[in-house]
Amino acid sequence: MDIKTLCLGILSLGDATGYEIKKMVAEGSFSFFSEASFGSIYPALTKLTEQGFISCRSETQNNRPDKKVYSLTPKGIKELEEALERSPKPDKNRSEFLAALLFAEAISPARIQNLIDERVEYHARQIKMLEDLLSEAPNGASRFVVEYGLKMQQAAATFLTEQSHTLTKKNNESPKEK
Amino acid sequence: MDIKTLCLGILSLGDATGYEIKKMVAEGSFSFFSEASFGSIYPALTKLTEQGFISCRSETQNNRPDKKVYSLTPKGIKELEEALERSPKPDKNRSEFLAALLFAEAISPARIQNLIDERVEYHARQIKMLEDLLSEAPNGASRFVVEYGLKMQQAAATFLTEQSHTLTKKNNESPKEK
DNA sequence: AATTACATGTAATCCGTTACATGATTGA
DNA sequence: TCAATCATGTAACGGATTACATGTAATT
Repeated sequence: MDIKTLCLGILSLGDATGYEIKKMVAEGSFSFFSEASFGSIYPALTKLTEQGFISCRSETQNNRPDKKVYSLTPKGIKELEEALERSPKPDKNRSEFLAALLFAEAISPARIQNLIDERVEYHARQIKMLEDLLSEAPNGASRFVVEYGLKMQQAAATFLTEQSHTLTKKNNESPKEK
Repeated sequence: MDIKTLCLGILSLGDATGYEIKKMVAEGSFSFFSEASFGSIYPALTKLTEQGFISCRSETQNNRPDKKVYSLTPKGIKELEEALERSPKPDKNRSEFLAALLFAEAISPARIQNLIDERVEYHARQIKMLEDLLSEAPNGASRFVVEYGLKMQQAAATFLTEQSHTLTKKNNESPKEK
């Protein structure tokens, strides 16, 4: 899914400005599986407007740039529906943390434990954020997705907490060199 | 973690060619949290060689391009250790599937169920692949990472199987318009 | 007969981030 | 007073993919 479809989808949840879209992607229910910067969102909105998929109304503000509120057009709704008919591409999960663990033999056990502890805390923060989102957005789809995210974060935290010892204990019990 | 560090890490697990590194990243224990193409791997190996972090010996083959086997140098080992001291950047998880679910109101219930069914099958394939990896690579770090991946895939599949009905049932029980 | 696996490498291209440009308001 | 929030937009830059280029051998 390219950034344009993402914008269409977000606008299907309600009218929004570029700034608000950025916020949703950076902090909201989207934050754990997508990302986008102003440098990609604003041009995308411009192009979508040119293509007639969204419309734009300006709201004048005192001492601020005009707020540009975008809405899906019927053409845009159709475009979104067509995009959602196509099979989603497989996930892209990039994790420096997991990569680092794989190279554990090049790291001291203390550093490994440190890495895992930081990671467990990171999951705790994510869980807190998702729980907050859950209480705010209690309707169907977003609730489902947030609960999905919660399960994932909890599963990761549980695994790391329960299994970290298998990595930090000296794994010299496999005398396999030749 | 940039691609160069990834190569250093992979070479810390044993000597390899560019072709083999690509295979590990595309099919092996790395496949569910990293990705890289020939177009990025080969230039990275060239640069790492120039920088003295890895060395290269050519193995002549009959009717094939010379196989270039790379090995970490002491300097490269140090470089890798330093890189692993730095905190890993937060994960990047991109999921078109989850994005599509969030826009569920623009999709028919049948299509949603179809999407979820395909996804559950996808997880089943991933689980099978990881289980195969588990039996092949029974040593410390990679075992840990593969088991981590298994837990994640299983948690996702379980959630989707158990909870899909909350998405596909008509969610008209929230009469919230205005 | 055709596709996949083996094996390396470069160039064009895409996509997106980061940094820049501008500037008021609010909270710490 | 300094940072963060609100608000939009462009240009430079970076990183990686895709396609191209080449060719054999094994498998289906």
